[in-house]
Amino acid sequence: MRTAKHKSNIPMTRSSSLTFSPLYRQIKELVIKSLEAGEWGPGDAIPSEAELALRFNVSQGTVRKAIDEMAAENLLVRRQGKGTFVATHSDPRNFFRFLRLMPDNGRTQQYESEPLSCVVREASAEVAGVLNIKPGDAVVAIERILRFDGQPVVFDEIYLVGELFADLTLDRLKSYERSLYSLLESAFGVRMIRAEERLRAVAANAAVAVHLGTAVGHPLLLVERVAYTYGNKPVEWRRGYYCTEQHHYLNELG
Amino acid sequence: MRTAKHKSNIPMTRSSSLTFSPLYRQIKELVIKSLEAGEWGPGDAIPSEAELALRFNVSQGTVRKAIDEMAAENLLVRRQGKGTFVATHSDPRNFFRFLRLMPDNGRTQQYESEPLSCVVREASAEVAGVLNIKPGDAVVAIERILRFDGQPVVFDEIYLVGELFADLTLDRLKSYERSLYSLLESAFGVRMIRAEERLRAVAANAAVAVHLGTAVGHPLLLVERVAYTYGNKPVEWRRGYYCTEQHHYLNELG
DNA sequence: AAGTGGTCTAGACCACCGT
DNA sequence: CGGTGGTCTAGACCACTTG
Repeated sequence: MRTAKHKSNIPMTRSSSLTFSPLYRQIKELVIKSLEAGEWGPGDAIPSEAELALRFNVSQGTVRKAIDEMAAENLLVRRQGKGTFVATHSDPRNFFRFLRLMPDNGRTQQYESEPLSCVVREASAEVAGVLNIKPGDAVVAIERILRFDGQPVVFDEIYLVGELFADLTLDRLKSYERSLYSLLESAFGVRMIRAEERLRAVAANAAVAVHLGTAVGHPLLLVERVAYTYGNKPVEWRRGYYCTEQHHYLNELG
Repeated sequence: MRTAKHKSNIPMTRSSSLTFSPLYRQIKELVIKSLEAGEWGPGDAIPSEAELALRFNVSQGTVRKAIDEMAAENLLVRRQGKGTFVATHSDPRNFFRFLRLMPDNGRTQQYESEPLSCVVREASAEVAGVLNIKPGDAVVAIERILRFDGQPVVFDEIYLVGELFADLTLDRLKSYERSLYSLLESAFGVRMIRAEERLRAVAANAAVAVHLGTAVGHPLLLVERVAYTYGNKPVEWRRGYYCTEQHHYLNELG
């Protein structure tokens, strides 16, 4: 047994008001560090609250508050009686968290992804700026179509940081059953935490019109997304063209 | 002093698993009832945690958890050392909570609202369905333009439940300095709690093109919104046409 | 029955705000 | 200084899941 003078392993710098952060937030950061390090993989159970309280030498209530915040941020999932689990993009509950497209009439619909290409390329200045890398650095460029009920509805151009995903191939995309983020998380250990989307209305150009089977000039919803992993590190930029004839982008304003 | 057998005023039906709701959630509902009843108006301070704990005969921690949830839902705002306050649309922090339009380059920009018309009308079947009223019931129909830096960027058609807002006039809209929701909350006591937006890309028709100064057929972002007040009651439906030449709709995916 | 998360309490103390 | 929200603790008990 350790004989500590202080109750907690963590120095309590309560008075230094500039960098003060409460105990539960320090615990949270430690747990996030463990997630980043892969101590527990997606879908795994993390140690119980009591066990974490012992490990960090704090009360269970403090651990609880840390986990509360992480559950609210979709990093962890609580299941009463079972434990607390690392969130995963394989979970069906997360399928529509990053794809807000819904059919105008009727229920949540399944879609099929059709990857068209997947090549390593040098980052343009624009892509590099968004992904916080240098122009000319490697990026993985993907083109794909999403079909709802057989009809093409979305055309995506996706750019992934090359350093992390260089081994990705078209075959691998085609043979994978689940979502792209699910693949990136399970095959590359990189989990998408949050994203920003910027939406505009544009007219279809010739290339996109062919992919979506619409007329050139047809109004399309342009959705540009930057996705971030732990530590607010941008790892994906994508540009999606949504045909909103029979679908719409649904957003909840809390 | 009351001499209660039970610790709390509220019956603890912990075993009836069908309708079980924890104490803090029951407290939360009571506080929401007080908000609906107008016991404390927008911007007012509600009683302290200790006072509420006394009133409801529960511990401060339980009150705290109830208020935590309400703060997370933007119903209340906590301010350390000062108290807990009823959220208000007059608060600048809420200006961009319901208008997600941002200029492409540069910082959050002020906009001016130009109301064009405000008339009481019979609800169409479409509007009535969304607002959960009967076709033919009264609605207040508003048209307006939002200008950023003098340029028209948004054209809105707004429909409000007539029962609540029948006294609204064009003059009142024109003379009011702040946001529409701010007016509805202060003048009619109806607070918008949350909203759903459905986004599509459409081609500008002649009427809208004139208002926005664009060509007919120009791609526009169509934003349809249903806004709800307490108890998930829909009270507003609006259809906004956004010109996204120099602006975009920003959405955070948590 | 044992182990997990979920609720509730009582009390101590800290950080912040106003007077 | 007193009052407010914010943090932390220790312990009790409840609800859910699994064996």
